[in-house]
Formats: sequence, structure tokens, C-alpha cells
Amino acid sequence: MELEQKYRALMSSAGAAAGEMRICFEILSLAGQIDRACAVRLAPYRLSESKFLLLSLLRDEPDGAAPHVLADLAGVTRATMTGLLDGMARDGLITRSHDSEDRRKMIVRLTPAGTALAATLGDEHLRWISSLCSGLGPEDRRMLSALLERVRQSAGLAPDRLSNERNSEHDALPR
Amino acid sequence: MELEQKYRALMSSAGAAAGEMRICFEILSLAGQIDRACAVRLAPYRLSESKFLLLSLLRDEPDGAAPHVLADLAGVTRATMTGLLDGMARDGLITRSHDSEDRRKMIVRLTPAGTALAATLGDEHLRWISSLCSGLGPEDRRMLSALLERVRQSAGLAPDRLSNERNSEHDALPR
DNA sequence: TGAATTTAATTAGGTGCCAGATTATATGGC
DNA sequence: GCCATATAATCTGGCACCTAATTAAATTCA
Repeated sequence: MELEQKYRALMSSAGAAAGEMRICFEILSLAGQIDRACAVRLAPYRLSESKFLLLSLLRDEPDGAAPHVLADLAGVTRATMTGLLDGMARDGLITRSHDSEDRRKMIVRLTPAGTALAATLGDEHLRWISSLCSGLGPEDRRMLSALLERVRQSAGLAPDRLSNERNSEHDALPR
Repeated sequence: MELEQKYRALMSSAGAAAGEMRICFEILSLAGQIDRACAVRLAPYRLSESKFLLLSLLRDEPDGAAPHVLADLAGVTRATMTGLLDGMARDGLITRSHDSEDRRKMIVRLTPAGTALAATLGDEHLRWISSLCSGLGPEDRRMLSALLERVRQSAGLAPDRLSNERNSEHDALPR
């Protein structure tokens, strides 16, 4: 497994401990390669990974959604969401309108162009993602998943937690 | 294995194909968690991952190195390297001086403060990286490595290639 | 020699991400 | 009713990345 240049450099400068790091860098390099491939695929549509997610999210919300809800679903801050929405509005994929009930709120909706793009691209891109690991059978996946989980455990990694929401007790985020 | 919020959202919106994507998102989530943990560790020293690499690279070059060489080793563009060096110079970790032979070139060197930080932090941080996968034995690593390689193969991912260097035939980068 | 090319570094402009500050609106006591 | 507080969205400023354009210096070669 070919490592990204930065990890090759780090290993060169690490000497003896280099061998033990390698597997960790393999995980990071593979993830980087996937991210980059994804970005290259979406670039012709002027979409980033986050914007694609937003498009998918909005496709499932014909009545629109508020920016802070989208931010929570996408796992980014509200400030970041403002930026993403600015870009998508500029590109004609979404509109923002004021909520008539609560004038602090905005309602984000897909434009016809956004709806069309979501329809065209949505399933195709999701299929591409599914295909990434198509080389593995069910048993391989179970094994890979178990190994990754063991790495996560032994690394003592805490789940993310954005500083966005104060400390909502009952944040049942995933829809 | 807990997925990052964005991947949970994407799976919700994916329906049937969700199961097949999961393993892919597990890889990406683990990598994200490692990157974030790394950033948190380095933040108190005002270092990013890239700046840490730069510190390590310069520790091995007592006579200094030119920005374009560092950019190639770190796997970033020269423009990005300019920015990283600006930050490290501002923080007093490096100095830039003109090459007396070739006045286009700069020579980047660690300051005493930079040298001290590299000495303190260098091995400690590399040990932390090594420790991330310490939960796996040699056989586990071989298996994980093989599985990752199969994902890379089946995903048809090309190695990165930065647009930095025209098309250098013989780029034997890794030192 | 001197023009064309190459190379080094930087600048300019853009994206995606963050934290923290700001502005507008809503809501919950009193 | 009115103030304190909470919430929604945005703005400001910063970082790390990129591409493309610029500037300066060296090299090549006619």
C-alpha cells in the first residue's frame, strides 16, 4: 500500500519506530485517496463532499429545512453551513426564504436546478461510494470492521463533538 | 465503530445501498478521528500536522533546506509551503535566509527555539503515532494491511500527484 | 551578448473548516 | 409589559489547502 508523501517523509525521519507507524499511515493514506477521488468526481458539478451531502439532505426535505438543522445533520458548525449555503445559492442550487412563523429562521429549499442535479447525481454517486469496497466479501468486511474498531479502541479516540450545540441532552441527530 | 455525523446522514439518505457503504465510512471516520486527535495534541504548540512534519524534516537538515525541497517532501504545493513557513517564522521556529550562490533560493533553518521544540516534541509525538495501532499484533497488522490494499485496488484509486512539478521523470522524492 | 526559457518564491483569489463576536428575534419569568 | 436569556443566522478573522499569476534570478542557446 503506497503511502502519501507526507507519511513517507515522516517515516524516514522516524528511524526505528517507523515500522509500527506504517499501518496507521496506511489507513490515513487510503482515506486521503478516497477523499481526493471523491472531490475529483464532484468537482465538475461545482460540488464538494459537504455540498453533495447537503443536496442529498435537501432532496429528502421537500418542505425545506433550517440552516441549523442542516448544520447538525452535516456535522459542521452553523458558520460553515452559512458558507456552504452561500456557495450553493450563488450556483443556483438552493434558495433561502424567511420562515413566516419565526423570523430568525431561514428555510432552505432546492431550486429546480438543485432538484435536477440531486436526481441525476444522487444515486449515481452513492453507487460509486458503495462500489469502493466492492472488492471485499461479507466476511472480509466483518474482519476489516473488527480490526478498525480495535484500532479505535486501542488509540483511545473520543467521538468528535462539535462545539456547536451547547450541551443538548437529547440530540438524536441521525434523522 | 461509530461513524462521523456526515456519514450517518449520508447513509440515512441512501436507503438500500447503505449497508455496502458502511465499511467505507468506517475507514474514513477512523482516519478523521485520528487526524482530529493529532491536531488536538499539536495545537498547544501552535503546530499543525504539516508544521510538525516540517519541524521533523528540518531537524534532520542542520544546514537548512530550500522551500521547494520541503514542499516536495511534505507533499504540498510551494504556495502552501510559503504559508506554513510564514506561520513558523512568525512563531519564531524558523528563519529564512537568502542562498548566496543562487539568489532565487531561500534557505530555511530551525531557530534555537525550533530546535528545542523539535527535540522535545519530535520523538514523543512519533511515539504517540506508533502507539495508535499498538492494539494490533504483527499478524493483525498484516491482515489489516492486506484488506486495505484490496480496498485500494478494487476502488481503482490512483496515487495522488500534485500539480506542483511539471512532469519530472525521475522524482525520487522520499529522501 | 541578449532573448527565450526555466526555476524559485511569492502573491492573489478561492474553498472549507473552525472559534468567537454580533445582530435580530423569540420566550420565560416577574 | 419588560428585561434576561436563549436561539438563529451571520460576520470576522484565522488556518491549511489549492490553482493561477507574478516577480526575480539563473540558464540556455542562437
